[in-house]
Amino acid sequence: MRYRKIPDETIRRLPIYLRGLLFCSEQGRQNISSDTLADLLGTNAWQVRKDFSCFGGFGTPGVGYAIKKLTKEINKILRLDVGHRAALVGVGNLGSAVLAYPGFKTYSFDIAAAFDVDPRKIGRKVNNVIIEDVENISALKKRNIDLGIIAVPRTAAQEIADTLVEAGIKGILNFSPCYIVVPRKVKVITIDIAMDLARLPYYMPTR
Amino acid sequence: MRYRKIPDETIRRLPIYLRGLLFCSEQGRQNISSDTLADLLGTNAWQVRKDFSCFGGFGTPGVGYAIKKLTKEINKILRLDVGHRAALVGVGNLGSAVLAYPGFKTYSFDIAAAFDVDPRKIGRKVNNVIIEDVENISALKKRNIDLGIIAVPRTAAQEIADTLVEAGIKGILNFSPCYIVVPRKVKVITIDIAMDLARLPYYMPTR
DNA sequence: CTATGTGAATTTATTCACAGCA
DNA sequence: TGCTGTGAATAAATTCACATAG
Repeated sequence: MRYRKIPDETIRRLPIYLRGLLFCSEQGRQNISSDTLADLLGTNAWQVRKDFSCFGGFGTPGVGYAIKKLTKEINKILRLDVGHRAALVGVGNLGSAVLAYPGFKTYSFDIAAAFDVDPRKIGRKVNNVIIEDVENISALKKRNIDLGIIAVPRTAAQEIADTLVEAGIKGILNFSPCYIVVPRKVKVITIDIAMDLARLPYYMPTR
Repeated sequence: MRYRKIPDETIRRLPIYLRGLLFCSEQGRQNISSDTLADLLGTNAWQVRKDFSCFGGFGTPGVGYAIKKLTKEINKILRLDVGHRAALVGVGNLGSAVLAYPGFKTYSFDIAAAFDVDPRKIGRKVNNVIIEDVENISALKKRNIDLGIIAVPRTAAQEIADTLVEAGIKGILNFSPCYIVVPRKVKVITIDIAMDLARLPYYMPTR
């Protein structure tokens, strides 16, 4: 099937819908209306319908959307239908948390390798993954890993990114609070936890 | 000074600018041009100028922006000029990482209290904060804490949020992958790590 | 009669182009 | 000459209103 161009903002919301659909599915539901789904996720019905209409035809008027079919479709669009294997670099506080985070498997991600510089950590097993020397990052493509997660101090982030790209990675999730330069063909998404916190006070009422 | 209405998207970017300005400041610079700042952060010059023009008059043509003055101004807009004290709920993997995360003090945040349900954790000291019983969340206002960080399992998130609101919190940073209902006057920002990861494959080239 | 799907209207954000200041 | 500040032009996203299908 050929889709019409899907807006970036819609793509950004698709994982949220996936979360809601999964929840409904767990409750044993077959169908859900745009209204109910919107309430569940904190959006509104017409936003949901507009988003879904991009890859149209999954809703039945009077009934709602077929949860199973829709879930499958969104997964396909986001390319989550094939599993993904990720390499984590930096097994510090944040890295360990990421390694243990249960949310990844919701989207069929598997952290298949972990790297660190600290000799005391190398060789240890955390969450069924043996920590390897950061010097040995190479040929990740051969290991069927196409995705990197950076959880190292800011000063090391760019260097690690370069190494990952060299090793054949196609996408990077970056937890370091800095902008990373990569070739055009590689996609980087940066999560800076403190940055989200930083705009919270702006929206908080002054007493 | 009265500002013109600042767009939401601009507010979202202000912490990023702050990050760049801090970096320049550390390098001993006094001024920076929109061009240089944009390169540093991965944006473009006109976006930077447009954003800064909302609370105008900080740039000098031919020279650039006065780093110190501009930093101070952005901090004031985001209400980061007064320090903020936060209460963390849930000292598991993610919670511990948050507690240890150095990025918060960049924006003068201080995690002043931590709560958990696990009796084995209660009473222990992590990063200079003594973990308290989650049952004792109350009167945070009196302790001068106006901000909550939720890092508990999804099923407990809404309940904890209610408790925090009850205790006088004005803003919540939510790490649980779910939508949280709060009174209008409370602001919630949700960070779901897996969700950002989930849209990475979409942007990755297919081999 | 309920709930989808989508053109049209509105609002918001980005990009451009250039006047004007140091 | 170099860089800011901003109105105008463009692009994008949200909201609405309603025709249409089960």
